[in-house]
Amino acid sequence: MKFEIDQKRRDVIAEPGHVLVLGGPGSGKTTLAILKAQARMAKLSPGQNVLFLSFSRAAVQQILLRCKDILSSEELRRIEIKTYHAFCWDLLRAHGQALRGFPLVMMTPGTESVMRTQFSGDWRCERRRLLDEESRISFDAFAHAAARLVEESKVLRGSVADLYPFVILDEFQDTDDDQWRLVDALAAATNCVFLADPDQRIYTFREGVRSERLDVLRGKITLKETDLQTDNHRSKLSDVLRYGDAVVRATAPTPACRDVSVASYRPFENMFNSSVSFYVATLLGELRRRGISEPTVAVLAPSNDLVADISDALSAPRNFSGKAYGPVVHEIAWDAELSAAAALCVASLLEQRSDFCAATRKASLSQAASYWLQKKDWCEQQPRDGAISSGKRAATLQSACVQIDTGKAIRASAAGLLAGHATPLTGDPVVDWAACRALLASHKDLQELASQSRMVGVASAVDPIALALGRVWAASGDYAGAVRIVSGILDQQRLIGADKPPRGCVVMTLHKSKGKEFDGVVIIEGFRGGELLRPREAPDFADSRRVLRVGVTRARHLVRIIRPQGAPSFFGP
DNA sequence: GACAGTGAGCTTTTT
DNA sequence: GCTCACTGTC
Repeated sequence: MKFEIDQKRRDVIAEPGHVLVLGGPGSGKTTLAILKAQARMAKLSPGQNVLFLSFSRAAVQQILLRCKDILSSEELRRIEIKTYHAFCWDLLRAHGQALRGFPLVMMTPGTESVMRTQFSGDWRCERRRLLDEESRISFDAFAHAAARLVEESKVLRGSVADLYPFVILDEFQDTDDDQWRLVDALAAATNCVFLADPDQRIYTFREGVRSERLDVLRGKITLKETDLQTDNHRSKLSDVLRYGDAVVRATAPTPACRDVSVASYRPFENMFNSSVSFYVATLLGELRRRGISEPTVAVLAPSNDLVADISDALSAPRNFSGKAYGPVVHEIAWDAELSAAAALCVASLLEQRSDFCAATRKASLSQAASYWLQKKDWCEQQPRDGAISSGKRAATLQSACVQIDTGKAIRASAAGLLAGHATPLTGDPVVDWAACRALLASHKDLQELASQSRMVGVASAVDPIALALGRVWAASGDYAGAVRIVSGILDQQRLIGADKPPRGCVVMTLHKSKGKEFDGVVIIEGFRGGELLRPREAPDFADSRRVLRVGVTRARHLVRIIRPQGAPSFFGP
């Protein structure tokens, strides 16, 4: 594919030193970085590759698609697109062992959560001890440990630079302190392209992410800076991008945009459900009318609670001014950690059948307990309500384990169901998985496990988990080892698994939509806690506008914003 | 452990 | 308006 590029962009490609490219969505900074990489490839020696680092697997997927548009298959082999975590883990696995004599073992966030809730004392100290004495490293420490390796070893720095003389850093405004240290050390020996959009800084609440990151970069590293977001470019922006820009500027007048529309609903009389269904269904129809046969649509909301409500709204047929709409088939982007924990509980139920002994019954109880412990930790980290009741549920299940040991009857009804219910198994993993989930759904204290595990795909026989379980059944006639198998597959997917490219309708939080792209976007505002913008006088008012802009600019074509009646305008003084 | 009644407070979190 | 924490009762 051939690209029309102006002088400014040609200068970026020709620049021999480090470059910082600023620009919003649609400004073409990713494309420019890939073109620069392409030009640079000619000068690479055999064995040397371009490294492209980003934050999420979804972003990696998006960048890969873009590369496939631009690069030949020969060139595609010379560019490695990875998440920071995957890159750091590669370094740690390859060199951590050489330096400390032991291979490092990764501690998944779920494992760390359970350990943290059961450890009294300073967890930071304990984490350091686990790394130093047991070589166990948590996800959160990957960048820190990798940075230390690279900072301390000149040889390693040299060898990484030799492997990747040219590095592209995506979303640089969101790098945290540890990632910055790693990049800072590498930049001394490599040639870097930093891509950033200060208006997409929406993760400022995360530890180590700083609003002054770009200034730190400018102060430490000599680079040539280019802003693609000039006025010249702005006039060519699409309706959607123009609206997004206006949203960020608090006092902008309401822009006239054909492709962005705002509708309101009455937040009572069940109008929420029918409005959601109506606007999502009609947006899908509108996109098809524009000639997109299989449109992708994101339904975005400011909070996870609203996401759940929206999914419910879409799941049943609804009436809107006398006409029927829905149900709308959709997926939900949900918390991977808790889903994984819930899935392990389902797997333990499969396994329980293979051997009706105390050990497997207790395994089911402790898998469920470990779900609640993880949730407790998650709530405490937020901080959020729910930690106390999660902890109580975990304790109830744990005491049921003791009751099994001591031969006493299990008191709690949920625990009794988990530890001793014969679900008939057929040998078809898809059917059996569903049956075990149905068991969980039948008790109100276990329902959450059933709905969380919905997010782990065992919907068809070709899913990796279903395949692996099917093989076990074929070999032994039961699901022995199911927990270990499912857990192994989930760990793998979390680190290197490709995020599925979006298909159809996906419901998620505005934050999660970052780096993704859809034909149409429906943004839904709730009431009582689900507001899109923080109060005007709140310190994070500007942050909430950036979040809204991220959501709006995910759309290639159309945006609908659905707000409760009486919500304050996005625009004006 | 289960249930009922009361009062507070309502974001986001890439791996 | 709904869920969670807390309290008291059986």
